[in-house]
Amino acid sequence: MARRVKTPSQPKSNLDARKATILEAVVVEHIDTAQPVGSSSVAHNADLAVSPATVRTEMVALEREGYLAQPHTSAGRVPTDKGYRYFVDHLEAGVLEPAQQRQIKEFFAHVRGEVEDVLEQTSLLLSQLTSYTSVVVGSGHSRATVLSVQLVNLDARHHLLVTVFSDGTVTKHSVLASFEANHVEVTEASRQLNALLIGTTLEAKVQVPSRGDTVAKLVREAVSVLHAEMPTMEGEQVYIGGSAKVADVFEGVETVRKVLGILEQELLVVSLVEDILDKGVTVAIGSEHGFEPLSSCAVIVAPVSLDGETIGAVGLLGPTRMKYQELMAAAEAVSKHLTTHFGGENDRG
Amino acid sequence: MARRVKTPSQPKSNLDARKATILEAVVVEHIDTAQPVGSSSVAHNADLAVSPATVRTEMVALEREGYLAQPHTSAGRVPTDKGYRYFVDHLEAGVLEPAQQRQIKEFFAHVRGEVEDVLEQTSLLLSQLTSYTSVVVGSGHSRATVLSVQLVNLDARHHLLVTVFSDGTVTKHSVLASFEANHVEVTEASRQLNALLIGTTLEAKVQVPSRGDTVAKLVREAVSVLHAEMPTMEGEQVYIGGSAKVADVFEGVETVRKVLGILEQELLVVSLVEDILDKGVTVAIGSEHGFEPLSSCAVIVAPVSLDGETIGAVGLLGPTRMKYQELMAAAEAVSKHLTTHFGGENDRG
DNA sequence: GTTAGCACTCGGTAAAATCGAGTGCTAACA
DNA sequence: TGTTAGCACTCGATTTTACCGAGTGCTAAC
Repeated sequence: MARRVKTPSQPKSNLDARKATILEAVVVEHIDTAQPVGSSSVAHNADLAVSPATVRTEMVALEREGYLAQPHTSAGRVPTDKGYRYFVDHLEAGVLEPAQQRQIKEFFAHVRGEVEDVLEQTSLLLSQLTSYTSVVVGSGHSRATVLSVQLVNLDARHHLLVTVFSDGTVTKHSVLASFEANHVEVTEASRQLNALLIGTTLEAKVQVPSRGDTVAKLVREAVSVLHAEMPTMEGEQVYIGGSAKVADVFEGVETVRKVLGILEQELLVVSLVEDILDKGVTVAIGSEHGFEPLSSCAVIVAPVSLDGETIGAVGLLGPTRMKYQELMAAAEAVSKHLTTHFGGENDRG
Repeated sequence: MARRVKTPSQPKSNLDARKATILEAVVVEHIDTAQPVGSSSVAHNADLAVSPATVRTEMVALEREGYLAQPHTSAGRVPTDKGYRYFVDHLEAGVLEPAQQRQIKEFFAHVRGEVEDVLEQTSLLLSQLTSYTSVVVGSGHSRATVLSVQLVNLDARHHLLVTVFSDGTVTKHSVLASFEANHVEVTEASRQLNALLIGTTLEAKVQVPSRGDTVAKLVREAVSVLHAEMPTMEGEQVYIGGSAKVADVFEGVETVRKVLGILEQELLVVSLVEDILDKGVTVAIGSEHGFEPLSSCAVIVAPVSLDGETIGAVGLLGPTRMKYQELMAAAEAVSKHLTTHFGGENDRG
């Protein structure tokens, strides 16, 4: 649990101090209890020196302005997306529990292995840390240059094109030729491909030989296969941690089904996260992200950058009624560590 | 939906014809309705020319022998794991709906791309076809030989070892050296690694140079990194399709949570599937597979083989109360297609 | 061995009763 | 004018009660 830092009402927006305090109290309690919040408990908890009756008057106003809603007459109030938004916007940065900080430090001190593995493990860390479902996105390597290409022949017509990029990613592509090629020709094609592609990005056009011999045909084939992947934006990696948590944090089988369905479509998840990143936001609440099936969800994202450029993001997914402060702190901390992890990698041995 | 082939009672086991028919009727109806099944509906549906009272007497016997259970007095009967087992053992092979057959044919006629992609897509196909969660396992490449190795240097101390195996898999491993190496040395190391490793399996011991120069040290480092992966049995691939279906086919949030939790641990899933395969079985019901958290699940598996050797499997996961005949037919069909897909691959262009 | 008849069980569902948190309003108050 | 105590009222949630009926086990007759 993150300790909640006392938030002195700071009316950046159109709410006066008291309304803000009341709204905050409603949000906090509702996040805690999942129940509609009544005027008396607000009057009691928030240290306003006013009676429930006064709070009620204010709540009517807050409801009229769209920050709160009433599930039905004679029930307490529940925050709307707008209410959560206000709350989040006026939230002070949370501080992680020492135990959590330690766990993160520990983790990054010991992770080893390929980028992919690190990202995957990170998603597990994050979900374990928060008990929510986590999403870790790696933004692919459109800017990376080719370090090495190699054509390996499996049999006479079936070859494998293995490409290594400057960011450490490796791709493989089958190259099925309509003609046979012997070992020498494949080796030669491999050599030419290296000469041709090393240092280029996948976006760059390269001059392929137009000759009709086997080697040239192989080279052309390989280049076209390699460049064909571009539009699909392959290289986008998604790692989802703790999808089982969905069943815990969401209520209602229907919601669980929907959310799981979304998580399955990894492309959707990537674009969701990237949309949010593009907006420069760190939290998308309910309808804000425009995905109807996720309208009861909130998503927290934190970018991971390298050399000032965003190369990925970590995220957390939960019901709108989630522990924003704690989770934002966790996401932020992990993304920071990830950033330095990758940033510092080159310097180390 | 698979058409249910009429199963004439064939008492392979200790049940007489009538008991078998009754058991079958109970199982079929319970699978269909999820409700306890009473004597009268059995007497009615199964074309036994006997009265409910007689059926009741038999049901008491079946219960005593452990094939049926009663949720509570004065409720109908429900099959036990043993009951399902009997049912499945005496099930005739189902026939897929033409529409499903077509969909499978269609799919395999059009899939393209790397083995990994095909397996992943297959898992989606299976889950879409059946509306259950599917599991596709590829058994790694312990028997595959090295076709090519290449050491690529990212910077002075940080290299990437890219290995291509005869089964078309490609692995990459970071090699962090404690010393610097220049381009020429890396290239030479690469050449030596090729000479050393091509044609070997990862299980084979190789003679590494014991000299102390940079190249030799690089070679030793690379070989050890490569062989270090062995114990983890990397290369095992798991693709899970339709995990969202879990929320549909299982009832009870708690069960859903448990099952999702299991599915997250891919290693567990692999060993589950391989256990079942080892036993030479195609269905594991309830407690049969020994995983307590999956005690309310049944798993159907069908092996995928190449050159007579099992190289993977497809599976389906659902509640014990699942449509065995249809799902077994689907799993079988897909595994067959997958087998021929990979088997025939070498022959095509 | 089979079956009709019958008393009995007991979970599920629906109707009724009750509870109480919370509201909105009003009138008095500082 | 803003605040508050008082109060009648609402309405979902919970509990209680009643009841139904599917299904059983048993027994006696066929």
